[in-house]
Amino acid sequence: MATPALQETIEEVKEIFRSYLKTNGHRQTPERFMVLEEIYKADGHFDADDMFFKMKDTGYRVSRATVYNTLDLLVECGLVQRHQFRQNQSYYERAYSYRQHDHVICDDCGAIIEFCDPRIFEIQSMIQKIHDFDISGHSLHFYGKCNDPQTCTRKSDLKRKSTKEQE
Amino acid sequence: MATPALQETIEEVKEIFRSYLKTNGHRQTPERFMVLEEIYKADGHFDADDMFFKMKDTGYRVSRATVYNTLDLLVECGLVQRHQFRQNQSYYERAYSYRQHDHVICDDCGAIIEFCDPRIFEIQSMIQKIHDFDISGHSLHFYGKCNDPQTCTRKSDLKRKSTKEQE
DNA sequence: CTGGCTGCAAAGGTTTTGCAAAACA
DNA sequence: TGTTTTGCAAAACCTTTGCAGCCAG
Repeated sequence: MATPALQETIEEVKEIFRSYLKTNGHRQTPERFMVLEEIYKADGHFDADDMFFKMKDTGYRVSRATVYNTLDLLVECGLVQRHQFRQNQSYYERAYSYRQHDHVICDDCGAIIEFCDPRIFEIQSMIQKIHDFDISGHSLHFYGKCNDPQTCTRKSDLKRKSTKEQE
Repeated sequence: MATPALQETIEEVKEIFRSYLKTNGHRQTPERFMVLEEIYKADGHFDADDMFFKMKDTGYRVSRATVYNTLDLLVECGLVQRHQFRQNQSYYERAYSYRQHDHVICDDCGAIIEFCDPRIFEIQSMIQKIHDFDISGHSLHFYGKCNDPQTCTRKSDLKRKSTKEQE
């Protein structure tokens, strides 16, 4: 698993975001920086609703609309990556100062393992040549069963998170 | 691009589906076989709504619920593959007697190119060994810009298909 | 100031569900 | 005949949008 970002990393990404916003004529609102900070303070994968509730917990409440808006901006400027692990829901993770990687997903418990293999890039450059295609990114997932008895008993991880509203 | 399946292929997949339904205690309804036939008569990628309207066109009308139900069964028995090319929508394609392949997707016009590279399977078996994970499948997409002036001018391909209801 | 941004709630698009009627086994 | 499955419509789910008010520049 990834380790949480250091304070200096947080300052770096804020600077990058600041610069991105300025260059593209977007405003630097406190909400946007709070979301960015929250993403880089923690670690791992999250969805928009996770972020909505995380923000709620900080006491600095933002609306879902702002969460979505900010995540879009962060994806656009490359500080956050968007993934489609399962159907019909986007997952996100921080992307700065964190190695490029892909994911192995357990169909039973939803556990996510990260890996990196340089052969992907070999394939990418081959495709690029053969098909005259400018490739800007990729997504590679392997699906299956993790044989981890500890993790894979908590199948509840895959359930709907409707309990989140309860707080 | 793929070529439409032959009549004999259609008979084969029907037989496979029949057997799957029987084995798993599902009923063999005409709706299910009509959907399967429609999938194998044509070629390429489609979403649930495409299939709903295709069925409508055949005169043998089925409900959306049945389309979704049948697609789930077909994915489960391996005759159809489900993809997440873009956010919030599943795409499908037939999977029998059709080579294993992955996809390159144009962000501008939505064009999809298929490719196959054996290195994916090398990566897969490596992951399998390292992480003690039983991998049952994968999904690999490359995203970028196709440099095809003919295709890439029809950007309308990516628009919402709200016009479909008009017929 | 003033146009972009926010929060809220309502709408949007895709998928799932509930229920009575139909139909497979 | 007894359950699945169907069709229909309503609900659920995630995401986007509309709008009045707010605030960064």
